[in-house]
Amino acid sequence: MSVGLQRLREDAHRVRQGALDKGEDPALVDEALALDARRRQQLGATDALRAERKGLSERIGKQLRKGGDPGSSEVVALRGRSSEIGRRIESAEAISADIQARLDDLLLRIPNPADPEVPVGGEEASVIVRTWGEPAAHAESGWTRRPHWEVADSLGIFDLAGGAKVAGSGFPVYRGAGAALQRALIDLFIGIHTREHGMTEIWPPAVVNAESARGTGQIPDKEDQMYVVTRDDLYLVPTAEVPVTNLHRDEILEGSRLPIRYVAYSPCFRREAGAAGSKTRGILRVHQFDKVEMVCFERPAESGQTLEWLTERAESCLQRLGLAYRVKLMATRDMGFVQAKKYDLEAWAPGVEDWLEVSSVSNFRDYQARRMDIRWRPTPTSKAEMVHTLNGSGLALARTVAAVLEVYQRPDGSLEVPEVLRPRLGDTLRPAL
RNA sequence: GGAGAGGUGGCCGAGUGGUUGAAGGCGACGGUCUUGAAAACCGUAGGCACGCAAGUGCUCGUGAGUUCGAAUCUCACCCUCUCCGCCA
Repeated sequence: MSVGLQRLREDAHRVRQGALDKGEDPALVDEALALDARRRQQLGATDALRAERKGLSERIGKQLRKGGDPGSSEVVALRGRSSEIGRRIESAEAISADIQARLDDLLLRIPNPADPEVPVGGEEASVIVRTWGEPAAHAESGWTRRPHWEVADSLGIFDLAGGAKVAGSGFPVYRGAGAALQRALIDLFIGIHTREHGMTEIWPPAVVNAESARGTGQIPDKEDQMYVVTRDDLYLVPTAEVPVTNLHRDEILEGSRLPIRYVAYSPCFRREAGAAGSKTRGILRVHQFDKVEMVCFERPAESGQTLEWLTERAESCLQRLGLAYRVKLMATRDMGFVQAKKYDLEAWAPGVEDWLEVSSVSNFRDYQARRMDIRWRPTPTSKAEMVHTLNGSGLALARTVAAVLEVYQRPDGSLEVPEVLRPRLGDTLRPAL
């Protein structure tokens, strides 16, 4: 991703402040500006040389077409001068390429400035903007809610040991009603988004090539978080965002096509290198999980309100399941390098007594689009400009399942199936014998 | 995986070394005509970079190379199509 050179020139102050707010180095902005000035100067010099050579070549062409002798002293002289300029062009180009490479590298290290209404600060500065539903109590009269892995155990719907055997730790296996629950949730969410929210369903590949991984910024920023198929130079997708957003890479979209709103299911693969810790129990942090992702391409003027809309679409999934949740507006240092504004949705899990992040909804403004060169044309004759991209989970399954199990468990070890899922799963899941 | 064909502007499609950034058609946009629309006719028009501008450069799948000069020649890679093999 990168902030645009144009914005850098016109609004350097805010980009600098944006870097500062995100805890990044604001000096990079000035370095980039200086390098950009050199680049432009160098470009002018190179272009002049090329123009000169072009003129000479044209003169040679004219001579020869007139029937001139290729060996005549005039032609030979012209050739000599042209060759000489050619050598100067080569060295000028080498300098340009070097400057360009350094500038590109710098640009990648300047973060997307946060929107003005985003609180400045770290985790402590993030604010809960609303909560929905009543967080279920851990202990009620006569019984205490168990963590989801224990609920799953008594229901016989996870086979974590089986997953560890066939793939490795962190690759869960769902069996019986557990498998059916996965399938039901995926279908429920996609149905909500397509039928009620008018999104177009995409069923993407589970691997992407290096260009796509670069497009959404997995390379080079998060390369060690991805599983790589080195033999074929492919990457297992960490989220459907990667293949779906890249669908329009290097395209100019007609204004009449916007907004484009996709919903896509995909398995998600993450190495989670170095993430072992307290919140990794059960299926809270795994190497493979399932997620329904929403991806939008918007007119810049509308992306602000689309972020709110997308967040509400994700919320509707939680509401449908009857899960209590809260919406957190992430502060500048809590939201990441590339987002302009981001909400996290956290569902209450009474067994582990914690809020679980089940969705993350972000507005990238034009930051991602610039990297992928996705533009739009407001009218058929106007100049193309960058689109705004947004995405949000709606929802990530593993943690949603954990919340469902902990909220809907009964003292007798059975599970009350949430009402929306009853047509697919029946009323109750009973403990395995 | 093997053999063959091919990748040119929004689309189709000419173009095999020298004003070709690229004929022609369709589509698009502006206009004439019309009550309105269609048709017809006239006109405009790719993208990117640098520049106040005039303009200059780059761009014919991608990257290297040959040449004074490459859409046109050479090499590698990618993709598409057809046939064969294999296969859920």
